[in-house]
Parts: sequence; C-alpha cells; structure tokens
Amino acid sequence: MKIKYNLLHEEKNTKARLGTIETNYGIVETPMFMPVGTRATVKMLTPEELYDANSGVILANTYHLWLRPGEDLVDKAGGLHKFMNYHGPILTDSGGFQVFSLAKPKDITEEGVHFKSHIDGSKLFLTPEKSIEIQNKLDSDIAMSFDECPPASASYEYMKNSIERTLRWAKRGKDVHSNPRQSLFGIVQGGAYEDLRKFSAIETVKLDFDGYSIGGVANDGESKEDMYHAIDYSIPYLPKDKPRYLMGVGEPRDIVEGVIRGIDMFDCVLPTRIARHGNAFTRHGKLNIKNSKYKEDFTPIEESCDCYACKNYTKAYIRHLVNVDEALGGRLLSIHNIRFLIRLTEELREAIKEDCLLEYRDKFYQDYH
RNA sequence: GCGGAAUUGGUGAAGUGGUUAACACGCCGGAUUGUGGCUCCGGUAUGCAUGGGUUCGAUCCCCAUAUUUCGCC
Repeated sequence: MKIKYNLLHEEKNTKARLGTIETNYGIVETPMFMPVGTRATVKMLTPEELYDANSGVILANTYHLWLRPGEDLVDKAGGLHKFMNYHGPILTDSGGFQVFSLAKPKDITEEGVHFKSHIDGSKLFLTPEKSIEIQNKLDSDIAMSFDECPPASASYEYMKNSIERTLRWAKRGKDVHSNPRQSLFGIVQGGAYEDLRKFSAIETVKLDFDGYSIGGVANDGESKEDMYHAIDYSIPYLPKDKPRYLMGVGEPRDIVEGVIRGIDMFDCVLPTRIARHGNAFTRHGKLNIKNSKYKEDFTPIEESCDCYACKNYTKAYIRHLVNVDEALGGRLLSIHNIRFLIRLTEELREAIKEDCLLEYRDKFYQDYH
C-alpha cells in the first residue's frame, strides 16, 4: 500500500504538526528523525539496536546500492527489507544528492547525469527513469524523485533552469513508477530564492506526489538563515494532508527550527558520522569524547539519556575505545547519537501536543550551545 | 682496559657555520547536515646530551665530561 499521512494536531503558536504515517511496516509518528543507512546498513548498528532507539523509518541509497550489490541482487533476496533484515519502513534516496557530490555541472544533461563511479572511476549514467526503476526493485516503502541538488551558491539563473529541469525529471520518474507498494515523493528546490521555492513547490505539488520534500539545504556552507528561509518559502504551498520532509537535516537546533516551521521528517548522516569521529550530541551541545578532560570521567555521556551506551558505559571508557580505534567506541556513540535525535523528536511531539513548542525551544536553547 | 661510532621534541628521525630546525607518528584542539565510512583542517622543539672553546655568528667545527652502542683483549 501507499503511505497515508494523518494530521492529528497543529500546534497553536507555530506551524508545527503532530501526525502519523501508516506504512507497510507499521505506523510511525511525526515529526520524526530517520537514520541514514546508505549501503543497506545504518553504519555499525543492527536493526535491533535501531528498534531499541525507537527509530521508525531509515534511509538507503539508490546510487550506492545500484553499484553494489546491484538492484537485481536485492530483488532476488526478496527486497531491501528481507535483504537487510529491517522490519521497519525504508526510504530510498534517489541518487540526486550524488549529482551534487559526485558530478560536475557539465555532466548534467536534460536526459540525465553522467557520473564517475567513486569506486572504480568507471563512467555511469543515471536518469530519472533509471533511478525510479532501481528504487522499484529495491522495494523501499518510499522512493524519492531524482532531482538535481544545486549548491546554495548557485546563481539565480542556474537555479531557475535547475528547478525547471528537476520538475521535468520528477514527471518522467512518476510516469515510470510502477511499484504499488511504494510511495513516491517530489522534491522542492530553489535555494534561498523566494520566488523559485514558491514556483518549485507549486509545480511539484501539481504533479501529485505522496509526500513532498525540501531539498538543497544544509549544503555548500549555506547559512542557517538561508536554510530557514528555504523552508519558510516552500511550506505554504505544500498540502496539509501530505508529509513534508526536510532532506539531509539533522543538527539538533535545525530539527527544532524545522519542526516549528512545519517539517514532519528529517534525515541526516550526522549522528553516525560524528560518532565515528568521536563526537556525541548532548543537551549542552556537541561533545568531543577525545578531549583530554574526559580521560578520567567515569560518568555516562549524559546522565539523563536512556540509551544503551549511557546506561552502561562511561565517557572514560568510550574515550579509550575511540582512542585505540576499537569499533565498539563508534558503535556506542552511534547508538547514543541516534537515540538523542529520536528522543528530541519525541519531546518535540509532546510539546506540539501540549501547544508549548516555543517554550520548549527556549528551554532547549538555554542549555544547547 | 683499548679503539671506534652515536647523542636533535613524547617517539622514529631529516638537516644546515648565518632570518621561522623537514617529515612522520603521537599528543592537543576543531570541522563534519538526502555519507565518495575509517576523513579533512589547525596547533604542537625559545631549542639540537652537558660544560668549555674557535668564530662577527654554532645544533652544525674543536676539546673535555656523561650516556648509549659496536669491535678487540
């Protein structure tokens, strides 16, 4: 079945919404944070550890799985859920972000995008149709349209041409989409240009997708203001009965700000990436476990945290693991960071329910720096 | 006991008679937002074993001392 978004409550003083999304693999509550598992695994974590963190949807990536192991193999395995043993909903990114990270502007044509494989340098060509076909075979619950994710620094002229092409790509992808169990989201682009965001949102909605995302944010050194503007310029034109997904965002304060502006879904590599580099999210901001001040700190990362890492391990121990490059260090920090962001969304949902989101934000900012 | 060689930061080490002593590791920080996983960017020896001497100037030359090391007895 396609997903179904249920709007349960709109917060009185902000644009925040409380909702649920019905999926093939259960009902998830929004606003929510979705951990990223690019290569069909949330790096270092088992599905059980994700369930323990109360994670709902996770991401996988079309581009990476296309190259290895290939969508046909995943298909043979019985689809992505069976292949990776994850029994929650899965969203696949389209490979659009890799247009931004791997291709040069000259490689982007009307037909599709020429890539060089990051694995062996071989030439690849990805089109909107191909991306959707791969995602159909991967059998994720939510597929994303293949878009161009232009840098925030792109000129107005470039951005205008880009969003028009992304709209044509969205239409082409939708036309070939054929998996009845899978929903398809459209992506709003337009940088920090108000009229382009508006145009992109209105035209994308006309194509009638199962959900809408706001892309092209938090890249290329874009300022916070530009990111928040990009959301504010897009949200008014998105339908209330469909979920709204802010792509790639994940810093705690950006999640708070996104929710206030009406975002329902977030994904980000940050919790797992910074974990591998020895960092942990806390209520007081980011903590670098490698700092020498934690050498003899025998308290958990956060006393108030209910994650497996905080209930059982000390900073001194995790610091030691990270310093000697033991995998358990990155695992424990990943468990904590993912739980941290998910717990943040749980609290945000509670604040929406109680209509006290702005108070929650003030309290959050008091501690977080 | 005799003879030779060595002695540069936390470590392994490069190097030159003349402004800021290479590099690597380590250490200390920072970055990271739809993941090109295991990365990137900074900082880190006021001093070249110690004491004398030569020189305008010495880590680099000479002498002594100490330590280490190799060979011989």
